[in-house]
Amino acid sequence: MSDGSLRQKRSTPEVEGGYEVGLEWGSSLIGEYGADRRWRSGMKKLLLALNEWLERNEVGRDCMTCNDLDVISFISSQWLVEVDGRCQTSDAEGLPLVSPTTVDVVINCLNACFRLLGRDGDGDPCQSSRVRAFWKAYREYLLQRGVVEESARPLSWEKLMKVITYLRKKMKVLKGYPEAQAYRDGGAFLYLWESWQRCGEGLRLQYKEINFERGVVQPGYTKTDRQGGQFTIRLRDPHSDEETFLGWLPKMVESFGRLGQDIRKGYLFRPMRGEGPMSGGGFNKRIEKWFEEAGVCEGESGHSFRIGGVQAGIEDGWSLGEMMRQGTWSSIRTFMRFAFAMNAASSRALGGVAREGTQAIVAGQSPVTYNVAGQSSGTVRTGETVLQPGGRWNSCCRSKITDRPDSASRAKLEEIEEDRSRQREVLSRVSGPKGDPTRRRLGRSREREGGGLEEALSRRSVALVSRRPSSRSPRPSLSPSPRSLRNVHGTVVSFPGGGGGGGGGGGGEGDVLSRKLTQLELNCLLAISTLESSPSPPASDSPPSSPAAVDSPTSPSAAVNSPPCPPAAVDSPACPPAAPRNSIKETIEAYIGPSIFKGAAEHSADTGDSQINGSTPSAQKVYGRDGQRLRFTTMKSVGAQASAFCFSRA
DNA sequence: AACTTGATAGTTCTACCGGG
DNA sequence: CCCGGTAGAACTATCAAGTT
Repeated sequence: MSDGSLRQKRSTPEVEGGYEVGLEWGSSLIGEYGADRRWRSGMKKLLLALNEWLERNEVGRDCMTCNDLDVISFISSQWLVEVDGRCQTSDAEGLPLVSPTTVDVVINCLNACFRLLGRDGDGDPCQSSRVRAFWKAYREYLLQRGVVEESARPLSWEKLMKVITYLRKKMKVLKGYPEAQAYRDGGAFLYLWESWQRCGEGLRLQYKEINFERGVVQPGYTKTDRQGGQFTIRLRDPHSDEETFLGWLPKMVESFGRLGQDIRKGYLFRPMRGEGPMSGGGFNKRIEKWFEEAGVCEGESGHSFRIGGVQAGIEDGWSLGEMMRQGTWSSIRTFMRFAFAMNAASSRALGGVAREGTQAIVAGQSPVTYNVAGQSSGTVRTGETVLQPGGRWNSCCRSKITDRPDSASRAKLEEIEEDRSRQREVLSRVSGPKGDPTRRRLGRSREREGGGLEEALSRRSVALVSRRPSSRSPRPSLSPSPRSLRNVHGTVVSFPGGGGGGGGGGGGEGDVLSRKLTQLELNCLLAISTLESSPSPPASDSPPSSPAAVDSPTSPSAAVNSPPCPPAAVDSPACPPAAPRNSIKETIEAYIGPSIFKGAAEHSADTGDSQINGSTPSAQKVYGRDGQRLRFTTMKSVGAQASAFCFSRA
């Protein structure tokens, strides 16, 4: 805090010099910190690929003059084909497809390229409604081909207890590092289950963040609270008869202490080598190891704990505010989407039925409109939960591309899968899970995905019904189930039914958020009570799909049979006048320098790598706020030069 | 005001690789 | 062979702007 009387001149002025210096510094700043810092090798390669494609097809335009139809044609006939072999998504027949998200990313990437080239606003072909329409059409096209969104597999308390019991048994014979690892893994399992934290955030837990007296954790950083301190995560009472994280922790500290490591300093869940927190990838492997050894592995991942925890919370009648606080959600909309399947894609997959109506049909209940604290309103089913925490776009029978049979029919595939599934089941029962982890993983994904769209939809609804019968109303948070004792940590936050005001949360939480959440709870309860008083629709046991959706994966619709590429694109009359070929490359080279293009072309040819956002060999390693290593793909010089180019053009 | 769409920073998951 | 790190692909969450 300065007293203001002695304002010294700073020793490091940002800019000192003439116009050129100012321009250079400004452009380098944009290159490094600006929104366009994504100008990286991927973008560069994409732009070059577009330019090269335009040239090869003798379109008569380049990336400075091309139009939206050129872009659509390029994506359809060049880019989609090129990335096809690497994509992880496949359709109902097992054929590889590029996910809608990836197409979205490439359009946005081209968009950024055009901006950097000075083609802002109307001059940017990617801003065209035709390009946006193309993306939407592509998404629909994939849905028609049986590509649906895949969610992470939710974990159940029972399964977690099987693993923890197994770990307890195992630790009696383990010594040294393996013992500490087992304690660490079990501790992480219990913590993630109780805290509902995102995997990456939960694994960064530090001992000092735990308030043992109050039985809470105050994370210093979450995705939705970058400053920290806004959320208070409750942990279960260690005096409970059941396994709890706080009950587990002392032994975990002891086991690391025997190895000479004090985990009360730094990260609790740390790899055996290195100082940082355990990585998500590493943790997933630990999950696979222990869950398989315990004989309960069904493809769980780090995200499964969060989903399973929330599911249990919903079942146990947690209030909306409690759940949002615990899961560190700051947006009601996002939480609703997560917890109540407010997912546009899933409703579209049902075949054009209006979203709200569709969701109601799936749940077998009438839709209810919620209105929360002045925020956007939406339509949600209550009394039923379908967890849909986003997920990957995938077919119902995704498989490794190299393993895909070329002409096997869908029925045959399903038959084979069924056999394999049976074999796996028998094998894991008799001899325990052995064999190649990749194959096992593949097997699990196949098990997960099963048949077609219809099956996926029915699976979703079956799972939902099995968790909570549609007739069952949500448990009021004032009367938690006995089971809730292991999920609701400490006191259930109750709030006065009609009294408004007060209620809620810990005193340490932000006032604004607290008020917001209390208001949310009130409004949500109101909505729920409205639903409970309204009669259930007769369609409660109707199948969760429309005829269109059932037939879509194999139906010979136009979308399925015709590639999403407008053949007339290249010669469209809407095209602007042709520019002299190669001029753009020369122009760019004049500003940015030929070396960039040279490098990009070589790299592209060598590796065939076309990633847009990924890091490059030039990626720099820097350390983030809590010492964790972040990956910054700055491409500093390129960004600066590109910006300089834009500035120069202006 | 309610709702939709676009942009983008950040996260998760998987394949692959190298060290012990 | 196990463990953990890295890179890349895909996905999530959020905000702001635009549309109804």
